[in-house]
Amino acid sequence: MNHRPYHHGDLRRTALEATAEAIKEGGGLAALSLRDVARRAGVSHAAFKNHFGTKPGLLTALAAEGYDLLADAVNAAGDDLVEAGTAYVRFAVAHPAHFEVMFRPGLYHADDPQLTAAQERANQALTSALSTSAGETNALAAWSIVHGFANLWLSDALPPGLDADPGTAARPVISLLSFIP
Amino acid sequence: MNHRPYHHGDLRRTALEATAEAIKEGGGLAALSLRDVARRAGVSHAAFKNHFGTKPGLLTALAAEGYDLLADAVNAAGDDLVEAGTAYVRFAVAHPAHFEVMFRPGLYHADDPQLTAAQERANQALTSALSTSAGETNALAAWSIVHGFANLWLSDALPPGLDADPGTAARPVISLLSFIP
DNA sequence: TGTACATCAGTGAACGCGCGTTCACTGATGTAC
DNA sequence: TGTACATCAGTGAACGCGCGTTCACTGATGTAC
Repeated sequence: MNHRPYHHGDLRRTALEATAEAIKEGGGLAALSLRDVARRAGVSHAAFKNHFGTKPGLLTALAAEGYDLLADAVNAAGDDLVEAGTAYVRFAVAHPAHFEVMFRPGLYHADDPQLTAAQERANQALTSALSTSAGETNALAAWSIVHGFANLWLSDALPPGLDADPGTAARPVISLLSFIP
Repeated sequence: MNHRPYHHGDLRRTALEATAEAIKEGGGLAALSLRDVARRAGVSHAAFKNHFGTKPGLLTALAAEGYDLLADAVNAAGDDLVEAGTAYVRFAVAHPAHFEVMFRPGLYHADDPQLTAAQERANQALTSALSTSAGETNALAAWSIVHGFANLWLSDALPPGLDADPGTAARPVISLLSFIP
C-alpha cells in the first residue's frame, strides 16, 4: 500500500508539470482546466489555492518558468546568432505549453515580479546573441524568423520532408541571416 | 418599431463577423462561446445549427474565409516577395481572429473541401511570390519571417517605437530577405 | 391569380456537464519553551 | 526530551454559472398546379 502522504511535498513543481502536460495532451490551452491539472497531479482540485491563488496565478508561474528556461537555453548556446536562434526554436518545440502561454499575456499576471525578472533575463540572453552594432531591424528580423519558424512547426503547418529535429531543420533557414553582425 | 423579421436573411455572413468580433474583443479564442456570438449577432444561440452544425463547423467556415482573404491579399500584392510579405503581415493584423483560427487546425474540420480549396489558393498565392528558383530554404525563411513578425505584433511583444502601421514596420525587416530571387 | 404544401430558418426551453472559486475542515509540520 | 500551539498544506463538499447540443415548435418562403 503506497498511501500518499497528506502533504504532497512538491506540489508546486508537480502542478507546473501537470499543467504543461495538460496543455500539450488535452485540447490545448483553450481547453485547460484546473480540475484536469489536479487530476493529472493526483491531488484535490482545491489544492492549488495555497500555491498559486487562482488560474491566472498558475499560468503566471508557468510563463515565468518558461522565460527562465528560454534564458537558460539561449545563454547555453553562446553569443552566436545562429546557435541562439536554433536554441530558441528547440526551446519552443521542447516546451510548447510554456511557449504558448508566454505569448498570451492576457491570460496571466503580466506584472508579477518573478515573471518580469525572468522576462528580463530572457531579453538579456537574446540581446547578447547580437552584436551591439546589429541595429533594431536586424534584431527584429532575427527574432521574427525564429519565432515564426517555431510557431509554424508547432502548428504543424510546415511542409513534410523536413528534418525530424526542429533545430536541425531550422538551422539553414536561420543561417540566411548570418550577415547580421 | 424596427421589429426584426423572423428570417435573418444573411445569418451566415453576420455569424462569421460576430465570431471574429467575439474572438477579438472577448477573451480571445480560448474564451469563445457560441452563445456569445449569438448575442452579438442578435440571434438565438441555436440558430447556427442550420448553417454550421456545431462549433467546429463555425470555426471551419471562419478558417476557410481567412485563407480566401489571405489569398486575395497576397495576390493583390503582385509577384514581389517584399510586397507579398507585407501583405501577409497586414492581413494577420487586420484579421487577427481569422489568422489565429487558421493556425489551430485542431479546432476545425481540417478536411472540409471548401477549406482545403481556400488553403490551396493561399498556397498558390504565396508560392507565386517566389521565383521557382528560390528553393525551399528561402521559402521557409520568407514564410517564417512574416509569420513571426505578425505573431509577435499580435502578441504585443514587439518593442515600442515601431511605426504604428504593421505593414510599414514590417517592410524593412522583410527587405533583409530581398536577396531571395 | 390563388391555394396547398413542402421546405427552410430561427426560437426558446430544456438537458446534463464541467468549470473556478469558496468554505469549514483535518492532517502534518515546525517552533518556543 | 517532551509538550503546547501556531502555521501550513491539502481535502471534499457545495455554490452558482455558462456552456454546447438537442428538441418540438413556429413563422416565413418558395414552388407546383
